[in-house]
Amino acid sequence: MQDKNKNEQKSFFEDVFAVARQIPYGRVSSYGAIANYLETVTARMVGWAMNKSFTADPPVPAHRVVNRKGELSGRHHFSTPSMMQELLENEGIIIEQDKVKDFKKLYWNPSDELAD
DNA sequence: CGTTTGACGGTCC
DNA sequence: CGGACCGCCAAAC
Repeated sequence: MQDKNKNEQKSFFEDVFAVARQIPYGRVSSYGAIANYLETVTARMVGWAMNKSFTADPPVPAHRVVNRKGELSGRHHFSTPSMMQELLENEGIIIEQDKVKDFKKLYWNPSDELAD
């Protein structure tokens, strides 16, 4: 009974959130990777969906999601543009020039980790 | 209902 | 290496 009509649309948003929440601690992923994994959404949809991630419940670690270059492209959407970097550094991720250091090593590909 | 806009990605040059 | 362009597709206007 508590669920009420929380389902709303149950669209690709939930899929994106679900994958994003599966990103392990100290790791980062990219919008395209998630989109590629779902194959039902495009990278733009992922990024756009992240906008709603702040209202999603449970919250989504959007700070762990960066673009394919490892750049903190979405830092401006956080409370503060520096918050995203601090969050990542808080997880042991080094940020250099608004980019993830060793991004290639920290890159978490759902299609590779969640591949059956 | 047509146009614009994206937290993107890949290709082209 | 970087700027330009197209494609995705849904929401906002």
